[in-house]
Amino acid sequence: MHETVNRCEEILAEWLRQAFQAAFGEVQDWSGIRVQPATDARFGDFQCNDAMQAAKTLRRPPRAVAEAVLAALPLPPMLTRAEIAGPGFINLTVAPEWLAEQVAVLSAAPRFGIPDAGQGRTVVIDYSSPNVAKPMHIGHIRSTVIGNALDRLHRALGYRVIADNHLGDWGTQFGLLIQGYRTFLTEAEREALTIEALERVYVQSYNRSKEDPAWLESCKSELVKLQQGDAENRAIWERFIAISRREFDRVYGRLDVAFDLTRGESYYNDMLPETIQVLQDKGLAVESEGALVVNLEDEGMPVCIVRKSDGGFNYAATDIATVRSRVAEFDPDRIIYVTDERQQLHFRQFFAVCAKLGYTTHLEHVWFGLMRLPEGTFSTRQGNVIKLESLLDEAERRALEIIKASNSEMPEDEQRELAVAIGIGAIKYTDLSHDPQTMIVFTWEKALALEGNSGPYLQYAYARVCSLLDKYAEQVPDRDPLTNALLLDEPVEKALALQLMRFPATVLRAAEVCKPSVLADYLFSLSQTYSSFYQRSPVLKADAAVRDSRIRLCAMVAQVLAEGLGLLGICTPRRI
RNA sequence: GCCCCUGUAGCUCAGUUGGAUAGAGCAACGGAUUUCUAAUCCGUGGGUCGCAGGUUCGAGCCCUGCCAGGGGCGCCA
Repeated sequence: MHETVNRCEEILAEWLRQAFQAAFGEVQDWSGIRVQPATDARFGDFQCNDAMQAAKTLRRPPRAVAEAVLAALPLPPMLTRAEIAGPGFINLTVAPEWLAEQVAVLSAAPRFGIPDAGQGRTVVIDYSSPNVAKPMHIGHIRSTVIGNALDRLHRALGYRVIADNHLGDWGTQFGLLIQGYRTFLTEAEREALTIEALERVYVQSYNRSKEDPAWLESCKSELVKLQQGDAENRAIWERFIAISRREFDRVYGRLDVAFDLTRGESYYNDMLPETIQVLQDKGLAVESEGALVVNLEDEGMPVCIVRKSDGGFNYAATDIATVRSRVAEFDPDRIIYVTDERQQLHFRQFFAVCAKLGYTTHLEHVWFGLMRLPEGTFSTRQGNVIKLESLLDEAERRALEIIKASNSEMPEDEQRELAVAIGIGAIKYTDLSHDPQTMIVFTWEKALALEGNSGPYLQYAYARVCSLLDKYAEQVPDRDPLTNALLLDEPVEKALALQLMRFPATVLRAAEVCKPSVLADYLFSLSQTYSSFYQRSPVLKADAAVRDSRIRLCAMVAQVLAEGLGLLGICTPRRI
């Protein structure tokens, strides 16, 4: 166990294990005894529920077990109280001085005690993955923002992360696009090619293909030419990709998202025949209705088609080839895919195929609920898609409006910079604060919330801490608040310290379960406690000893908020 | 028909893997500003945790059945 994770709980549990041992040592070993934060501050700071569990095997009343345990050893100095409540809860109240020591350990540790859980092991995170020749819309925000947070979380935990943007740059749509590009665009439009033009071309070409079989045939033949390496089609295709990537990069820049690799599906194209060959050699892939399939009856799933009856490869083939390639090149411990919920079956199927191939890499599909509009799903045809960039624009615009109103003396360029930090932060936070697996109904109002449980609430809390720290630095120059003595006399102060203690375990858990929302919830709760503390406990106006102690607490809150929001990819301006 | 997910306050959601009187935000109402940033804080009202059984000291959480919504189910990704 890392010494910074659940530090208090571990120390207290160790003491309780000894107490159980002293009371009932002969019966069984007590290494499973656990301590957790109290569910309610009225009960104390920590609690242990295991006496009730033990009562079963000991065949004694739960309260009697708890009493015997507490009677077995004297109360250690770290505790001010240990008492039994209800059916047999053991409630523990810790000494403020002891708690202060413990939180000081985290504060002094790098990144406030985030453990080195990865120890250099590799994890590939496959996220965002937009399709070439289509603008990114609000449906892409979840994969991008959630994936990026998982990226940052794993890096902080000591993993070697390879963030890979698996672009949709290969597939049947390119026949439609190439033929449409030649037919529906003027020369001028082809010169100054935009992604909007490409999207229009695609819709036009797609619609025509449904009514005009000859058109469909010509598109198919362009696709075949592309796949056979025809120079002209290849050049057009590369142009589509270049234009799309320029577009994507602009969005990623605004979102502060960076990838280690951007390998489209096409990257794996040459590996497909060999991949299929391996499946056949191992006797996993068999002919069925002209296609090549892997039977997954034992796994309770329908067959996985790896080669179409026309001889072409599909996405399952690409995905399997991608795993082979990644395993060979990076030897990852874990590969995480972040996509929407509709692909669950596909991932379960191809994970099963990988297992049959003998891959031990832990494959994980992090799926998220589809984003939809209150009036229903959005679609290109209905023309109700919201472009990702318009969402970002609107977020920044609304943030700027509020800044201008409440912070009119701030220089214009600083206002704009702040509007970006707050606007983008608000969008990221609304997404990250929800469990990925919930369906989100998109409304401007919710996505851009600026009060309550929102990104700006956290940023505001941080800015207020910073303001205090700056003023303290003027009052007491040349003193690092983190070296001050920590008192924790007030209940709020103790609550704040207890909450700070939970940061490392929260980060670890958020990464383990691939839910950034775990961290977001924690940070909101911490900010709430801090805001409450801020309101009722004057810092700079207090007596010197109290002032110094409180500012140290503030400094630690600042450490955690900056660190935690950073892990979510949310900016922390020092001034708002 | 089969598989996966969801169902908690008027709305949007948490609920630390089975613990104590189920919590936040928004909305509503009532307060706090000679104040370290009011994008804040304090308080009030608001609940048959979809329904019915079961498991046990104890269930929002686990098991079974049903109801409702979403998604998926052989050559799209």
